[in-house]
Amino acid sequence: MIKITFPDGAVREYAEGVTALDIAKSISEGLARKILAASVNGQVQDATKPIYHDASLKLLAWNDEGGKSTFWHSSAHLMAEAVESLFPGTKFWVGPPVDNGFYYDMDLGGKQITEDDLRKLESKMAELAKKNEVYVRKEVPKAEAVKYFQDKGDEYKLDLLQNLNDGEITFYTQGGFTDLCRGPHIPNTSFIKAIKLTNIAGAYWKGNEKNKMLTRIYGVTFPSQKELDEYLAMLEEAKKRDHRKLGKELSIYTMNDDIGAGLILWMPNGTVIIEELEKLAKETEQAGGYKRVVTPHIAKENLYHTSGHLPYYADSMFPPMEMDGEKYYLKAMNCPHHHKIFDAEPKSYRDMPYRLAEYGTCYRYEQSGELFGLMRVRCLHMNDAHIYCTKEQFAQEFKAVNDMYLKYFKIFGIDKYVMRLSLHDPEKLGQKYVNEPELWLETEELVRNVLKETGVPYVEVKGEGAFYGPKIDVQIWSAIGREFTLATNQVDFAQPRSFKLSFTNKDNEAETPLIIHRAPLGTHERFIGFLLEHYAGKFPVWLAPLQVKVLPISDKFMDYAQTVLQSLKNADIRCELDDRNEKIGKKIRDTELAKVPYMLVIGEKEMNENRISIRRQGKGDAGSKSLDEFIGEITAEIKSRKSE
RNA sequence: GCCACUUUAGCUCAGCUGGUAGAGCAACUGAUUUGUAAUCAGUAGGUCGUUGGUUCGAUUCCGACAAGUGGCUCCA
Repeated sequence: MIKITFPDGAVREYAEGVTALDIAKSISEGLARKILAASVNGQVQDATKPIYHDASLKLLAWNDEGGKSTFWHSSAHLMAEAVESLFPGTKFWVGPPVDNGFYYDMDLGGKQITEDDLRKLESKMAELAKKNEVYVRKEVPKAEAVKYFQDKGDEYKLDLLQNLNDGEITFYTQGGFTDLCRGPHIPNTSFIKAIKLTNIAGAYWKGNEKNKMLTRIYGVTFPSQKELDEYLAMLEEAKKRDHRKLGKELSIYTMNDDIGAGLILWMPNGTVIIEELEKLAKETEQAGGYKRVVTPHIAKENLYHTSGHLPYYADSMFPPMEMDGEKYYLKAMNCPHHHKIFDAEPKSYRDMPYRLAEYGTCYRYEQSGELFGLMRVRCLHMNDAHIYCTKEQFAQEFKAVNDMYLKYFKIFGIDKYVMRLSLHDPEKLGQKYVNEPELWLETEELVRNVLKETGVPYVEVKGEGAFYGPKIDVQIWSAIGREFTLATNQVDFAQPRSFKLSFTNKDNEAETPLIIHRAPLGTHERFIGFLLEHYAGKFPVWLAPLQVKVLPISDKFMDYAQTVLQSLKNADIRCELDDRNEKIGKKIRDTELAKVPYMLVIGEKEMNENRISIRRQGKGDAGSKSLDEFIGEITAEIKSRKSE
């Protein structure tokens, strides 16, 4: 007999070789029907795998960590089985579970797969799932495994086998499909009740763009149709929030073939938001001791050799323009320009920290396939600043920048983000990262300490640093789930040297400063894209392109409406009058859809009593007030930059 | 950049297997003068992304290019 310890601390005895599924059955049949996998001594494994020694056990169902991923992993195998039956001869690479489902990469031997094929595959999967096929695990010696895939002519699985040794190799078979797989898997296919294959995509073999492109099919499955329906409804909701859809509906921005891909045309509504954001940034930076500067959009080639950008990032800069035998580049970053301002006059320790800020326009030649609405563009306006400081000042300055982020995030009510400490990858020193191993470690530790002091949770990721130093990135997710860096706070120990920047210290010696690059509000493009989705288009009053719409009941009250409008204008409120010959219901509907925060309804009653009736977007009738009272309140709301 | 798909009126979308296009909303005009999410009627609006080819004939079939979309790669 062996002792099994349950999560609640209870210990029960079972015969050797008992499976998690047996144990579940011994508790109740109903429980057994929900068990997808088991966590044995913290290791996720098949619920059907025998247990021979005392162990702690957690039975994993759909909502447990490890349950869902096992379910989706098994679903990937089920999909592969369906693909093999409909497209014989397909060779499979890997098919892991992901955040929202699973995929499988495959080589279809030149055949193409269409949307229609996905529907056929779904049917086939459903058919196979109903057969109640059991996932059978088998340990296989390496020689046998190699022979199996050699006979099949499957170079992909043979490649996987290269890195595996005897004792590590297992095959899983369900129905007629056998795959090299570490597992674990769900007990059988009947758990999979609802199937949706979502899209077909290309994916480079092993993620290397020099390799062959495989076909990747993404899918998602659920233990019931209801859950699939809910998931699809959620996707529909997310689409409504998509900044590309809202950006068009609310006339925020547009793009045009004659202008170029990734080049945003900000319409009047979008420009209002830009100007409000800049106002906020300027106030905040003024208070933070920054000085503002303005620099040109282009610079000569040599500047970017000095900065070190050209050898590293030439590919992502627009090609140079030649003039009088000199090459000019559109700037992809503002820092070199700022360094030249720092360097224009001698600096002493008394000038430090020296903080330069600019909403700088940058141009980056992003790959065509990378462009994405406002989130990934080729012309961007960065909330940029560079802080030149001494080593002693660094921690305090870096922390002040972090505090500035948090202050901004509070204003916008941003809470769904991840702070990422982005470090270098020692293997890529000299290629992707300046070759200063000790400086990297030293500054990474400085940044880590700042983060710890701030007490903000963060994750560390190797290989995400800038080429000139480590950084803190604020990661956010777009409505459709794509991850982006919203804001960034970076250390630079490379450029101060390459630009030979220095200040005179107390001992009258030349000393090299450290630089902090920071962009708490990221770029206008990405930030407004994010805000559109964050607010679902319903901007707080201070950001709303149109703050108040005046809605007269009929033409009879147009004169009074005009005086109301004029008073609002005099109070610097962004307002318009709906003077169309429409019924009030129609005017309200259109204004609601345009997501204007306040509507002032004006009719006979209001005119006679010299008042206005207020309707708040999304909330309906909000009673009546005197106009002065309303103006006082909305002005305070705007000034407070309240994010409701 | 790579794989795949898409591109029809200002917007959202119809248009089967080739015979030069249609709806709703928006716009404009008229009637209506209206009380908290769509008043009615009429009018106008499209070289069917661009460009080659096949064909008697191309929005429709094929190619190239551009832009967009889903991924991959990339992302200072």
